[in-house]
Amino acid sequence: MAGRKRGFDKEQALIAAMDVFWKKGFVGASLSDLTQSMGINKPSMYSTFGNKEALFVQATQFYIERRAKDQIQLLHELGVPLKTRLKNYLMSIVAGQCETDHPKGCYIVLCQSEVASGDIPEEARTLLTQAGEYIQSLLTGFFLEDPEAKRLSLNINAEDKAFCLATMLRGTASMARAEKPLANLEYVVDHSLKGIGL
Amino acid sequence: MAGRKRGFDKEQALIAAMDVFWKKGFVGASLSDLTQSMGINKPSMYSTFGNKEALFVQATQFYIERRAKDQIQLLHELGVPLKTRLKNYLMSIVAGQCETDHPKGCYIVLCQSEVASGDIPEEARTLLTQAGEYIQSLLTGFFLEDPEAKRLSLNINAEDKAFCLATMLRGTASMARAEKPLANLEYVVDHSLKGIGL
DNA sequence: GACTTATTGTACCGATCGGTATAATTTATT
DNA sequence: AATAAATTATACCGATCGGTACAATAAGTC
Repeated sequence: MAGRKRGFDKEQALIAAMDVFWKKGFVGASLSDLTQSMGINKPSMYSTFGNKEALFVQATQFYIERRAKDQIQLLHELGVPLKTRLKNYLMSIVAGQCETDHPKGCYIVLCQSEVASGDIPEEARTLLTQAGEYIQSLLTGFFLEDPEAKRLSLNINAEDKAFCLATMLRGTASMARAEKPLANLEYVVDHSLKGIGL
Repeated sequence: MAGRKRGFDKEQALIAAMDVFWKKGFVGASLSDLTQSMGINKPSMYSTFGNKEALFVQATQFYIERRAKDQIQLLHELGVPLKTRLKNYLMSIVAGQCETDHPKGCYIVLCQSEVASGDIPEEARTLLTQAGEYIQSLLTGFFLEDPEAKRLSLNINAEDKAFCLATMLRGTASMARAEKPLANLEYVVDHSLKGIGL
């Protein structure tokens, strides 16, 4: 209907909030941190996003949509050998963990580690748990269904192999957050591929 | 000299504090959390340990001494093949990440992830950074100096191979914290050993 | 027993936490 | 122009944060 126009861009503010959660986690990010980085004040945040948890849920969903799902296509590029497709996919994730225009590491890995603290509200907790399963289930499906994967027998113990790679990616996320360079992490990716027979 | 006797066991209180930091991290652990679990009140904590940061430093050093250093002997057991020794060592760490008598995951991995938040005081920060390098440098030395390691050419790119295993262990720590069972993590250990040629 | 020293429980400090009431301001509708 | 609806800024709420002052208590020394 009517009313004063919002003086800020909602998505831009959400990205700013995402970066704060990415840097400090859910518990560690204070409303002062958040609203200051978003460039708005508290009532604007509450009327636009609800409360801290709702803001976190929306920031997390935004992270998943923007960061996780764009890279899937690298797994299915035509005319590219499976090993190359898989490495491109994994390295695009690892490269994202090392980028300097946002906090290092993985948003999900960081925030999911807070779940065990018991200080995460329920809705956020289930979202984080579900997001933490994402890469493993994606890779499991890939190993089970990709024609070349079947030819390479990757469909055998597909879930375990996917779990290996997902675990490795959590390790690189932790290493990236500790400022380890991308070149070292690429070495890890190569050897983890070797570990599952590629 | 003289004075009233302390009514609690210092080491026992330190272990309780360690478990709280292990569960909640440095920032997330409040003095109420800490003193309640330690079974003492705030003045006792301050007079015994100094302040929150000093308590954290002592808890972290205790964690390193008690948790990390006891397992080294598994690497050097006589008459055991290198691959077995290495797997025993890695699995003893992973098993510790899954134990149920304390928080899941790795104390160091959890708390070091807070360093990037900028809310960790300097002394604690340098201690965590240094502790985070521990396993990698230990394994590097092992690959460079163990006779059987040389025979297996593990001394070539020893640092990179050690980095692979250290990264894998951070991944298992994250997975253990997310309640993944030990059996799955053993599969990851096996494949990471295969990845470095064992 | 008097005195000194250390630990204990309670009650408090200023600052910050997540969240909100209120009123001024800006817009669309009539 | 008048009105209704939405956003803004300020100032505040009770609760908790890390940390401490203070008085009572319990021990060793003389």
